[in-house]
Amino acid sequence: MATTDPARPGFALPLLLLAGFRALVDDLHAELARQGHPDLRPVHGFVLQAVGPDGTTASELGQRLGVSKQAAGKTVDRLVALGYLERVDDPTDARRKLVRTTEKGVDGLRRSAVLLDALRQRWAATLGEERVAAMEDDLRAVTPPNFFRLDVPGWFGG
Amino acid sequence: MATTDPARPGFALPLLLLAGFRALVDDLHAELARQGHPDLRPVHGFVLQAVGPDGTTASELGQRLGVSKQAAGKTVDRLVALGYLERVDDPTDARRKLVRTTEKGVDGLRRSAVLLDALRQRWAATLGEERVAAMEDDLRAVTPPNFFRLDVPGWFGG
DNA sequence: TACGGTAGTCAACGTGGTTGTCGAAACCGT
DNA sequence: ACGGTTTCGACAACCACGTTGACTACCGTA
Repeated sequence: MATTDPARPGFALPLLLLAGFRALVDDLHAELARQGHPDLRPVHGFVLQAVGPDGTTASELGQRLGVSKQAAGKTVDRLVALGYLERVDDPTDARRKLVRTTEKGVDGLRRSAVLLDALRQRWAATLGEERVAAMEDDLRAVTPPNFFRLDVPGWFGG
Repeated sequence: MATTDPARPGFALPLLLLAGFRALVDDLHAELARQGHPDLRPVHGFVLQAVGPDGTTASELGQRLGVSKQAAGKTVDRLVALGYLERVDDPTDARRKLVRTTEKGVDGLRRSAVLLDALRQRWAATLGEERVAAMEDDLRAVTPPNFFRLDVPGWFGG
């Protein structure tokens, strides 16, 4: 997919979608790094978002993200080490260890929301709000809902 | 980014772009697996495409893909083991080892082109050709050209 | 000819994923 | 109340993909 050969129009579309995603996420994380979150990676955003305000367990997190509980557990370990998540014992079940977002994690999520809104506005300023909305509508129409919970193995590594 | 909370519109756009990319690439590789290429991964498509018809070296490949020459070399190793690439000595320079696409690699690329065209047509059947074209135009307008050659560290692993 | 730059490789390591195994705790039917 | 099954978290081994740093072999040139 290195070129967008006009003779092969199929190659262009996935590349452009990936380019769009990366453009947004790269800008987001560059600004996040400036605002005190240099260690936050794209993957971490998905995880923090999936933990949710009430906390969850590593197993449940794995199910939500479509990865094994072990993989989820290791990612939680890293985010705990970085100070974005914390583990607490579940008083009602000695097996479970609740994973909760720390204040730092909430700050990262809050800043991400603000920055992504701003990035969307930047696109709207270039393309027009109705074109961005149309793109979102069209993508919703051709993609399965909750796509990232599908466990398609081998996505990146594994 | 686990939810598309209407109160946070910024979260939706990157998620939808990624969902679109994944929808296309997942379908592509599912069909590629059925057509005799079960070991081909999304990453491999980029590499095969970047090698090009005339072959190249690991260092140059790394530059094109925005990764180190060592990383490029290791990925070439795996694709050689799978039979998609081959290394030949450069007769004009004993340091260089040319990386070339094998017949199997060309077959994978050819099938990918056909399948991606079909996938694009499927989108056009749902959305209308002009909407797909508009999406491509809009994405071209907001993404930097040759985005994947930018070396942004830490994208997935590293 | 001696030297600087380049190509490829090896080693060590980090991140994100997999499967398999295991003990402790909880749940449930008898 | 107890014994079997399930579930959770942890550990180990492994793979894919990326990074730096160091090293050898070779090329081109002053």
